[in-house]
Amino acid sequence: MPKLDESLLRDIPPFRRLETRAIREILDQAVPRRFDAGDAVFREGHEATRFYLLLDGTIRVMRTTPTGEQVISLHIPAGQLFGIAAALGRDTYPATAHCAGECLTLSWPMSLWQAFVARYDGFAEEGYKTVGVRVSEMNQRIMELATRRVEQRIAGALLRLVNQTGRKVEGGIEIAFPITRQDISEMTGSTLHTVSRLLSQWEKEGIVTSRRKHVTVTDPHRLVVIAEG
DNA sequence: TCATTAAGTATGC
DNA sequence: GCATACTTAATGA
Repeated sequence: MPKLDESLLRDIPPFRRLETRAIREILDQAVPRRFDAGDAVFREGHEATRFYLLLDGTIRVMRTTPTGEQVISLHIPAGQLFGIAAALGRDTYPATAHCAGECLTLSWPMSLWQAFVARYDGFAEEGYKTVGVRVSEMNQRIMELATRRVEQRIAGALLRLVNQTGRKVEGGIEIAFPITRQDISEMTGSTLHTVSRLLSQWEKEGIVTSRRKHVTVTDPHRLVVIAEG
C-alpha cells in the first residue's frame, strides 16, 4: 500500500499544530477505508475498538430506541473525529455510525487514544472541543423539539445541515449528501408528509429547490427568519 | 397546528 | 417493471 500523504491531516484541527514528523507517525499507524452509502462504520453497543477520522463524506449518527426504531441523532461533516468513545470514558460505541453517502475514513486502535493525547500538542483539546460542539448541538435540538413549531424545527435542521456540509452550487448552497424527506422528518420529530408539504411551499416561495434526495437552500436568510419564528 | 390516511405521480436501478 | 421517493388532499385530534 502506498504511504498516505501528510497533506491529508495538515489542515484538520486535531493535527493542525503538529510537526510533519508527528503527522508521519500518526499516518503510519492509520488504516484508510472507503465505505458505500448506507454502510455502518460501527454499531451502537459494540466494543469500541477503533476511533475514526472522516476524510470525505458525511456520517449519520443513529440511535436505536427501546422499540427498535432508528432515529437520527446528528450528522458529522468531513474533517472531524468520530467514534471517540475513549474521550467519553466509554468502552462501547454510544451510537451507530452510518454513511450518508460515500465516505473515506482513517482509523486507529482505541488503545492509541491516550498515547495521542499525551504525546501530541493540541490533540486532546480538539477532541474534547468536538465532543462539546456535538453536545451543544444535541441540546439545541432538544430545546427546539420542546419549544418550536414543526416549521421552525425543519428550517433549523436545514440550516444546520447547510452550515455543516453545504457546498456552493449555482443559485444556492446544497446539502452535500443524499437526504430524503423521511430523513428530515426523523431529525425533526415530524412526518415525511409535513416535510414534503413545507419543501414544496418553500420552493414556490424561492427559499429552497429540491429534487430526489437533494436539497438546495437558495435563500438562507429567509430560512433563518422562519427558524426563529 | 399537525399527524394520519389514502391515493396518486415521478424517478432510477 | 418494480421499489423507492415524493406530492397532494382530505380528515380529524
